Amino acid sequence: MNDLSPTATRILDVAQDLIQKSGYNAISFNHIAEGVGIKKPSIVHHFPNKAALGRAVVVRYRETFTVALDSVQADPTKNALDVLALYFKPYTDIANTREKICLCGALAGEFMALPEEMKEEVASFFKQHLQWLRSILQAGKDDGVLGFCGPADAMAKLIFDALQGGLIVARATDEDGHLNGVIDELIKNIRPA
Amino acid sequence: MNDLSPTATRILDVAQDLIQKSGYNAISFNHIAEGVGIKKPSIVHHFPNKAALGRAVVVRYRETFTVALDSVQADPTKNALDVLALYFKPYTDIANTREKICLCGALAGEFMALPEEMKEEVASFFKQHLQWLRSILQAGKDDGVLGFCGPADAMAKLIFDALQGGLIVARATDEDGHLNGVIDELIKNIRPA
DNA sequence: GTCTATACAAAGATAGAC
DNA sequence: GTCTATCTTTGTATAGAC
Repeated sequence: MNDLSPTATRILDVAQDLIQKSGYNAISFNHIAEGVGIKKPSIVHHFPNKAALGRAVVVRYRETFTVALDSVQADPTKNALDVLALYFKPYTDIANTREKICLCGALAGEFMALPEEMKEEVASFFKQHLQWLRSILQAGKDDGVLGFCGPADAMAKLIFDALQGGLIVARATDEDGHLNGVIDELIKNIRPA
Repeated sequence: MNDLSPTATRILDVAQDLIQKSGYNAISFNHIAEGVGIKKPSIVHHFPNKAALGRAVVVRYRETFTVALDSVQADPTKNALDVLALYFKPYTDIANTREKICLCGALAGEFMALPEEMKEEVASFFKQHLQWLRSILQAGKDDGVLGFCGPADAMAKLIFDALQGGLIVARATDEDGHLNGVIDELIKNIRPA
């Protein structure tokens, strides 16, 4: 899945950066080309149209997380709280940029104006993360490391939605430490009583 | 603040509906004009440009909530849990449309691509709701109706971000009852132990 | 207050030279 | 693989008639 030319990779890099900042509909081939340092038609040589490029960005983003989630989950030396701390890290990294949010959070904000092939990828990203969180939470509850109330599924939704919403609200309000406050509060609510 | 002509009001109605579905950058005067049943240049007669129209939509949205929040908070017959239940109602209503999210949630997703005057209004909306929630939560904790852990400010952020994120994730995944599950989980975590 | 007509820029996309 | 040139559509905005 990594059979991408160096230029194609840089196009995806720039496109992802711009989408995380401004969304999909606000950006154009020209903006991306300028960031890469090439001209508009050169992009079409690597990706046939804007929707295909947009989809490729999400596919790569999703795969990066898939690998990371799997490897973290498979580590037997880490308990559920350790695993969750690792999961939160990319979110705080994004929040620290002050200009970006989650790629899929940005796209989901303009969901009804996305090409069909992008909608599917964004939805898959969300479902994948929700399922992964549910699995981690359930395991943590089973062995007593976690002690939240209610089913793991509901807490997974609360955590994931709070992270996505947290990034969006934090960027707009530009309040220092907003997301960290949310994460701390989440951790307080999943610890055993 | 309600000195708007009937046509101007309908323009705001249609524009708000479209933004909640598709965002600000995905829509145009043509889309709005079509929804209202007038021609493109007629919109400019009511709002000088797109940014002014966008700002007017957010200002009106914000004012509607301001009135509602104040009246709910001022009702002495309702305790903090009742007040929060009323606060959640508009969110579940939006989720039930299956196509919309919070107006300001949609705009915040493309925040860096918004005109400056819209950024300010969106930020104010978020800060206003966060402050209101903090106030309600603190009052509920003080008189024992609520029993969450940590400061009211952190729980206010968690609740608000989860609602905003919940709308976004619910629409993209199209899962029935997603937001209700999040709200139930929130309520479980703010009740006294 | 709404319209037709138009100006002007930017968008996505294609053709073909190098 | 990248470019210039071009096509077509759509976007915001303006001018001026009704």
